[in-house]
Order: sequence, then structure tokens, then C-alpha cells
Amino acid sequence: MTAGEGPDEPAGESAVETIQREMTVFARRARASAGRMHPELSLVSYTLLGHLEERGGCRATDLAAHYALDKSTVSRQVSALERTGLVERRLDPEDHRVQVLVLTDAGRRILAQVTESRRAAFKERLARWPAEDLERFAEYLARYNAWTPPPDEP
Amino acid sequence: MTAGEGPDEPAGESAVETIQREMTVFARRARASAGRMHPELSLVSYTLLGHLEERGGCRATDLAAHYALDKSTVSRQVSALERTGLVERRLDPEDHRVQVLVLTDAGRRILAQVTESRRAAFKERLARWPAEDLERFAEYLARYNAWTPPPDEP
DNA sequence: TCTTTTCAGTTGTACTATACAACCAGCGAG
DNA sequence: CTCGCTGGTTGTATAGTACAACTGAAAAGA
Repeated sequence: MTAGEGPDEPAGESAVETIQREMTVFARRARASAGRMHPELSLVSYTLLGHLEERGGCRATDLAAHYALDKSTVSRQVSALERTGLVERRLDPEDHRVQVLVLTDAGRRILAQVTESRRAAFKERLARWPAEDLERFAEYLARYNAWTPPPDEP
Repeated sequence: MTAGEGPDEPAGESAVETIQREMTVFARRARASAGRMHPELSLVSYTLLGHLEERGGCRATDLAAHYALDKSTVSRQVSALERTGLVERRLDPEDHRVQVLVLTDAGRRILAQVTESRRAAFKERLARWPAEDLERFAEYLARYNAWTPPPDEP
């Protein structure tokens, strides 16, 4: 066995506890497997490229804010992506402080490739699920992620 | 805003694609937030301690196999946990190669504390969910995680 | 206008988690 | 007893991250 961590579901567990446990399992696994599946593109690089594709380019600071990463982290990630030719920096003529980051053709290609590979993995994993369950699961996940902490009031 | 990454849900997206996207978001966020919430106990340490509690002690090699980590990684993690007094190594009298790892009282206490803190966070996040949705979400997550890749056949 | 403040980004430093490889120490089979 | 296997540690390297200090450019105030 490579990775067990099987369904040891304690019986008298509440739904919330199950969700907590399964989310924890998933989080740790995702971290571990992401690198193995796509050595070309870490999870962070992948999401960064995805963001650039969606937005058609943006500033490093936007990426940092959006993903709650330090700007230095983004800076180095972007440097790496530039070095490997996946993104390009363009000096904003309006404001010489900012660099607009855009995907290169190579970046778009790699991104599509990894997305497809990931999609295939998900599809395989979810192949035997009834459509109705898929819909609901998708909705639940979106709802879960959409939650934002209430602002601390005085 | 600290971390946006909001619901930019592309419209014509399939359920599988939504699941993929939301799982990706969750994975990256979990990684980022786990450290901030519980600086005392990384996600890995937490799961390791949890495993020890469940099983009432086991060998480092078991942990490594179960969580698909290298034995050296586990070795260092365990060393750290021992240094901070959360686990204890006991030489197996049957086999002097193995060390049985067990939680100390302090370990049990910290584990319970972090578990409770995590549980509270989940509860808050899921507070407004109808019970039926919670049940289903829990079931879906468990089903998702229970999946194991089909063995590659020759 | 000139100065101060703010903002975008880079670089230096440090830490954590991780893997791989080399190694040591018991155990068991021949 | 020696050889190979197994459990574990240590050396080394890498990735990802944060924080702090810095640079250069724009914006705001005097």
C-alpha cells in the first residue's frame, strides 16, 4: 500500500466533524500529490497562471493580495515563471512602477495541458458519481469556499 | 481585502470542472491558513498526533506509509514532537529496531485543543447550513476521499 | 515647486517541509 | 556466522514561504 489513510470513520461523528476530518485529509493529500502529478507546475504556479489567463494579465501585487501571499513570494514565483518562459512582464506605460504580467503562448499551452491533466484525474475520480450528486457536491464546495469570516466587531 | 479569490464562477462550467476549481482553491488556501491558525501544530504534526491518538501509538514507518511521507520526514517531525514533549518514544522490547510512538499527556492536551479550535472554525463556517446539506456534504467528501486509483494493469 | 508619503517590486535572510541517498543497528534465514 | 532485510537517523538539496530592508516611481501636501 502506498497511502492508506482509509475510511476509519468513527461511527458517532457529527456531519461537521466528518467534514472537518475529510477536508483535513484532502488538504494534506492535495499538497502531497500536486507536486508528483505535475512536476512542471506547482499548485501555486498553476493558480497564478490560471489567474493571468482569466484576467488576461495583471500586476504582481494583485496576485499577492488575491492569494494572500507575500509580495516577495509572488515576485520570486513570477521570476521563475518568466525564466521558464511562461509569463512575460510588460512595463505599464501609464505607471512605471507596475509591470503587467501576461501569459506567453508557451504559458498558455502548459496551463491548458496541466488543466487538462488535472481535469482528467478529477473526471476519472468522479466517473461513477450520479450527475445529481456531482451538481450538489459542486454547489456545496462553492458555498464552502465562498464563505468569508465575519469582520470582528468591537 | 485580505484574500479575495472570490466566486468568479464561469457560467457554462460543468459540475466536474467546478469541483476541480473549488478543490484547488481549497487546497491552496488550506495550506496557507493552516500555519496561521495553529502555529503550535502544523497540519502534518496535527494529523500525525491524531493518528497516534487513534491508534494508541505506532511506529514511525507506519506513519510514513500511511501518509505517503518519506521516513526521514517522519523521523524529523517526530523528533520535533518529541523535543516539544508531545510524543514519547518507547523501545519495543520485542524488536529493538522499532520505537513505538505514543502521545504524552501534553500531546493529548494540545491535540484536543487544536482539534477543538479547528472544530469551532468549521462550525462557524458551516453554521448556517441546513442539516441535510451538511449530511450530504460530509458524505460526498468521504466518498471523494475514499476513492483509490485503479491498479495499473499490465 | 519641492518634499514627503505611499506604492510596486526586488533582494537578503531565515525557516519549514520535504525528498533522496547514504548510513547504522538490530533481526532472521541460510 | 554472515548476508540480506527492515526501522530509523543524518547529510544534503530543493521549494515555498515570510519578514525586513531597500530602490525607484508616482502621488499628495506644503
